[in-house]
Amino acid sequence: MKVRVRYAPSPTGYQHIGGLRTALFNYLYAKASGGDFILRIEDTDRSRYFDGALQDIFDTFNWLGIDYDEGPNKPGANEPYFQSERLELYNKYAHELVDKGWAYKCYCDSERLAKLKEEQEKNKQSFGYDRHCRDLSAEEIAKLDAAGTKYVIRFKAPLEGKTSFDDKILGHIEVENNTLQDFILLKSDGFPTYHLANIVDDHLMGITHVLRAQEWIPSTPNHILLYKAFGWEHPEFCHLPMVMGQDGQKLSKRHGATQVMEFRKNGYLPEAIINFIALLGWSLDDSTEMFSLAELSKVFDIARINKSPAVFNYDKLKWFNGVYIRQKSDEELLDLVLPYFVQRGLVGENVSADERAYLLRLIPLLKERIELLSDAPDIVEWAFGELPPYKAWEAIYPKKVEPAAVVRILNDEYDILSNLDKESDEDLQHKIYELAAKYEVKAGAVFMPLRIALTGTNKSPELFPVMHVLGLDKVLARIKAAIAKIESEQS
RNA sequence: GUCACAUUCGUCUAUUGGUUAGGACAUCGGGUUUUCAUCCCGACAAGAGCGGUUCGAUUCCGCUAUGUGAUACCA
Repeated sequence: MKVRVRYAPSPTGYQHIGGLRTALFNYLYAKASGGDFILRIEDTDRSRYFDGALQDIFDTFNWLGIDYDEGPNKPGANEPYFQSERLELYNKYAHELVDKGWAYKCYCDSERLAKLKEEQEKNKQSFGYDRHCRDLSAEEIAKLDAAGTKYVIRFKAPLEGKTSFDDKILGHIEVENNTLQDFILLKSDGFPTYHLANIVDDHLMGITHVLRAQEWIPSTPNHILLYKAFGWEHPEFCHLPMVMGQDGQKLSKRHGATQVMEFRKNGYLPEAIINFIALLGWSLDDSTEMFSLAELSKVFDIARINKSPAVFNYDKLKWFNGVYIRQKSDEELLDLVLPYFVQRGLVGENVSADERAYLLRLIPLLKERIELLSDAPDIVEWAFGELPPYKAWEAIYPKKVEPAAVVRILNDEYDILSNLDKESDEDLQHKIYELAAKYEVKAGAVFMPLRIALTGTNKSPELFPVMHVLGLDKVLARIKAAIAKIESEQS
């Protein structure tokens, strides 16, 4: 049978890491098994819905390159893919269950329910609906309906026996039916709850495997019972391990960025996110760890998903990001990094051909030095405009060398550079090395002052490429400025 | 409280009865005769505890502990 899986987000918030992991695993399983991946929007909670959330789902998928076979904006046999457009369906099925005796109308209002819960808490009883309306007589029901009393439809959970299922990841899971609730299927506003809508749609859409987070385990017996009540076969269940923060708590905002598009803004590459998330609870073997989405789509296997929760480790994500950045061509990386230069005000919105060519020359200098795309401007800030204020002498290394000697060295370097005659970088480098011998200092003592003069910092890309980018005029001017600076700092 | 699930280096994981328990990130040290970074090499570091089963348990079973999740007219 052809595999059919789905990701069914509810547009009540921005896509976060946990949701993405679920989406990814579903997508990968579909692709690896030659099946279909369906996107279904579970917008049954009207109070929490907002438009931005829906757009964010699409943006997230687009950015990461996750595509669906059926879903919004993609005509398919199972339209529509918004649950808010399938309301009559759920209504019909809910009442069908009432007629068959698997469910009942409950007329309890929220006031009574609140009071009930309060009492249960006070008496340290286990919580839950007390099944007040479960055995109402036909007359009572007729009376309440005639009065137009609002009601919800609740499932009639069996009072005894056990319900079990075999999870593809966790194995056999079993619960006593007397621990189950008479959960709500249809809310008083006519909208279905997750439990009803999810089961109806999964069945109607021919879903064969449900991959979802482990937080759903407790409601799975309810779902099994629902399938039974409808006389439908239930899909396979695969409960994915949870994603936690560094402290072992469920990943949330206080752990840092958790919204997917936030990662994009912060300079992460989709390749890194995909690769990292794929390895949260899944592995191919004991050594392979670099995977593209396409590769994952071939080798992904449910059997290799593990059971225990995984901590989201920003350090490793960053490492992946750096690796993928270094795999980019200069042109590609320039396009990726450009927005951050614009944001910093280093270039304008409309980049001229000359500006672009200039930026392109900077890429090799920063490529090996950045972990996040957003780090780029910091590395090559010296290449734009005037140098920011810096303390020349304090930054000079090694400190043992006298200021007067540093000035002499810089003057010599100025002379060497102003008398250039088509020397190669190697020749030039050799000449500067000779200064170290001349003044009996270490190589660092001749290179570091130059580095600071040109970039204003003691941590910079390689010196010679920096000089090429800057051009001779600027190089000479900056050396002169540094000499003046040291002299004034010393006096 | 009740119910469920989980438990290998700090973190992600491999090992599905017999291994010096392997790899990666992070950390630390070294190298690449100028910084930072890249790259390379090396070091550190793990089977929650207690009982079984077995010739032999990280691996199977039980208990305990700890952690997490669920317990909504949210998903």
